[in-house]
Amino acid sequence: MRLYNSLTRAPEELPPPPGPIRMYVCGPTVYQRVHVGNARPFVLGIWIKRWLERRGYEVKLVSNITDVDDRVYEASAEQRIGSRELAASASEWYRQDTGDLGLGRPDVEPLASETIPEIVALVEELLERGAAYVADGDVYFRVASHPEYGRLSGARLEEMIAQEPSELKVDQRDFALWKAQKPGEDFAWESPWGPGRPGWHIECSAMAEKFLGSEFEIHGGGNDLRFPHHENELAQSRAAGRPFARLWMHNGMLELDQEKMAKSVGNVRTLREVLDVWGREALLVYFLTGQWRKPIDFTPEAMEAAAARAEGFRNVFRDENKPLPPEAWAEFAAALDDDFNTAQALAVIHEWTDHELLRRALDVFGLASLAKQTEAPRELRALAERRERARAERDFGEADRLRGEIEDAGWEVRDVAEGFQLVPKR
RNA sequence: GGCGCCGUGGCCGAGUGGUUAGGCAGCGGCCUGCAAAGCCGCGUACAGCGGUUCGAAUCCGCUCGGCGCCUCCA
Repeated sequence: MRLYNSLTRAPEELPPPPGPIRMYVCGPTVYQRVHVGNARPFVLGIWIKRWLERRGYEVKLVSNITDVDDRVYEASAEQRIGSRELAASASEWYRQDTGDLGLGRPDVEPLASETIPEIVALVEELLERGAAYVADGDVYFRVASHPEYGRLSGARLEEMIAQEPSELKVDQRDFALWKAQKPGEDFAWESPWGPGRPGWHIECSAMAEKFLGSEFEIHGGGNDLRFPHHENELAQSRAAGRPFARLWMHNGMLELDQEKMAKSVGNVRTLREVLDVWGREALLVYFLTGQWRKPIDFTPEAMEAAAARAEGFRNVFRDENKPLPPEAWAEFAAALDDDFNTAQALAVIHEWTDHELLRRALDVFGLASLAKQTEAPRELRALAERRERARAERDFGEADRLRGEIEDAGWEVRDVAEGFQLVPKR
């Protein structure tokens, strides 16, 4: 199994099974409902885990929920509710919406707010090592002290400009590890530097280490996190003497009208909305059709095509099962082993008529549900049987009327060799 | 300006030197009382220019165009 590593900019072979493979995927900052774009790293992380497990690996997947952040305070002030209250309900929305993808949960989903002691300890360690400094209740990471800074994003330190300008910073390129409580912020945690809360990046360093250890195999997240979030995360952990993540996976952005879908751009479709309109299967197939590293356009046409494709798989299970030699699996496996090329894998299984093999392949992506047949209600079966009799008597007017009635109930009649089939209409 | 990614047939999208990718849509046909599903066939694509090569969508160079990051963002 090989995966493209953003840090080395080359595909890399994973250690042989059983690993273990320890994986950390950056989850969202929660202060409103997540959008479809947020679902991509979530889905990708679980898919990779599922595939690696089928390859004989032992995998531990950790995905955080960042429930402490400037934006949480801002949003809570606007909505005139407590920041902790907002964070709690937004976390719950996130769990519900991603839960409805039907892929299960990561092994651990830590909250930043429950990792404060570890965060404080890490910051103290960075201070002891001289990689950070205190300034009026804030703590900043000294970027220039870390020779590897810029390696992940490919940026040169000399060319970098301020991240969040502040008079308290020694160097404007430095970033906050801890922020002192500001007026209007309704909640803060105690720390050796006074009441406050963690900066944006430190929580991931602390949570990854808490649940995976100081060194782990894979770190994932959206491409827009490469800088500054992941660069900063890497710098903090390395400066604190941790080897940290070895392979970085950055998934491509979802685009809407040729532009990245992001809360900051304002062109978002919530996951909830997409799930309600198109359903989880179409969404998952849609993700499958694009290469995980490349951006994909989110359009009704693309979702329609994905839904049609999902229906195509359902039809295979409605047809006769024609077993294939087990070797067919190797071709599917080869596609996924090659940097998780799902578009290629999809092309391979498209030809498959073997129910069991196809179900197994779809199950990797949480799509085994496509193999399930839904039984039509008794009264519709009765109508279909009446239609059969009408057809036998060549009373096609009556037969078509009955078909119309069945269609009005949302089902489609298909005449097959053995009689008829009732299939729910898309 | 810096760093990085990418341009494949109507749309999506595989493919790192020579053989039909695949899907969706469309058209023709088989099947059907008519349909649906399925099956068969069709469209002869690789941004442009130049180079390397017996041979390039695939390698090199240039040009044009798009996108991301460099500030919050999955």
